[in-house]
Amino acid sequence: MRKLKTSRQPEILDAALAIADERGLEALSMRAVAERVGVTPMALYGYFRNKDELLDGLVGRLLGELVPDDPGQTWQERLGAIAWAIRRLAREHPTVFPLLLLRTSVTPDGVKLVDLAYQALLDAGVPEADVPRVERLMSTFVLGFALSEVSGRFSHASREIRHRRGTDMPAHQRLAGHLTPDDWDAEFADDLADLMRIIRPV
Amino acid sequence: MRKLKTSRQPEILDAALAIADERGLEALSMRAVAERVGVTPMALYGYFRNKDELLDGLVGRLLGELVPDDPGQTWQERLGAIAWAIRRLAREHPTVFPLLLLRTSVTPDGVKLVDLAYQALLDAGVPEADVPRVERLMSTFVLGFALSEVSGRFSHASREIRHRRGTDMPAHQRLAGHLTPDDWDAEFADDLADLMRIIRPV
DNA sequence: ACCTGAACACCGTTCAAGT
DNA sequence: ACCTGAACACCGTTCAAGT
Repeated sequence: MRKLKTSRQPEILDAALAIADERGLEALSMRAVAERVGVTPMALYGYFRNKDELLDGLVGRLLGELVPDDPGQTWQERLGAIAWAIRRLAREHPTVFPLLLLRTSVTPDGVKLVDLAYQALLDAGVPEADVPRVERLMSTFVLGFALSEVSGRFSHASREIRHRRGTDMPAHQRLAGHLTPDDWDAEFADDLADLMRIIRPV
Repeated sequence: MRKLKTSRQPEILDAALAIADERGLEALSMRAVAERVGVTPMALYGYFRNKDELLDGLVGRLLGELVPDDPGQTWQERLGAIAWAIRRLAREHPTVFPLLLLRTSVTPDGVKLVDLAYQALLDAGVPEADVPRVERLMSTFVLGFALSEVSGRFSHASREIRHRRGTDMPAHQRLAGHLTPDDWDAEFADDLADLMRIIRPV
């Protein structure tokens, strides 16, 4: 297990992120990154053991863009800040964002974020034994929502359904007037409000 | 846009699913599927326009394994049945499961599932205007939870954290005794119970 | 310490052809 | 109607070598 150089790691990750943002995750090849950095593909292997580790590095880079931590705010405001920051990240880097849920990389900034969430839940009065579970509940929803949005799971579905009404979907028919939201900001806010009521019933 | 043959589509999708289950999503290549079906790679292109469409077909196949619909149950039981069925699917096909969140394919069985969820929410007394949003909230959480579980986001994180205690994660330190769950069945059940209280406060 | 070149074993897909 | 063979433009990665 050789030792890795670190000197140009940030530069390489920047190049990788730029490629993914501009041309999609599929275009993110070792060869493309190398070309952008101005180096031979093999030179990258001095900085990352393989492509998987480069992707882990990318996840770390993304999480570094978050981390608000504005103490002096209420616990609701702090939890909300994390949630909206994650969603913003998804919209800024839609093609890389799925890696946050797919790859299991534990980065310092990620841990820091979880710690802030723990603290907010403690301040909210959630019993210590429940805090980690509730944090996972919240983060799972937030990550899932952001992913659904950028992957098109939400919008694509509701668009598609309008075409094939009828047949055997009685509930869809009854809800015909309510199937077209398209204000995801408002929906996300409503969802967060509902979830806050799990944490502490108002 | 040529017309596709359908005759051997199910056979091809079975082969694809078997490969992914046995050797992972990365091993799922057109060439591997072709070999398993006993045919040249190019023969597949008579049944699916490209690999993406084959993956969409796979998503449809997975959703076909679900669809409980046991009327005569309470709305809680019906919603729970869907949630647990999705989670079971994730554990049976861990490497393909992420496609459900990543790919935006709208299949008949998927729509059917959503319709059942809508009906349960209506029966629960959720106002018509809120039903689609609450369904998205629930499905987002359930898919996200199942994905986090099979991708290792949950277990990996909690395992990792035990090593690097100390430093600057005060909340982690305070929660030291509660950071090791590992009974995900129980956690999923607790989460669903909390979410049901969003739908209808008891 | 850092990088290169050539090579290996793979990919998805097109095109023209065969029965 | 269904399938094949050869080819193209890609991949990630190893190995030996060069400064």
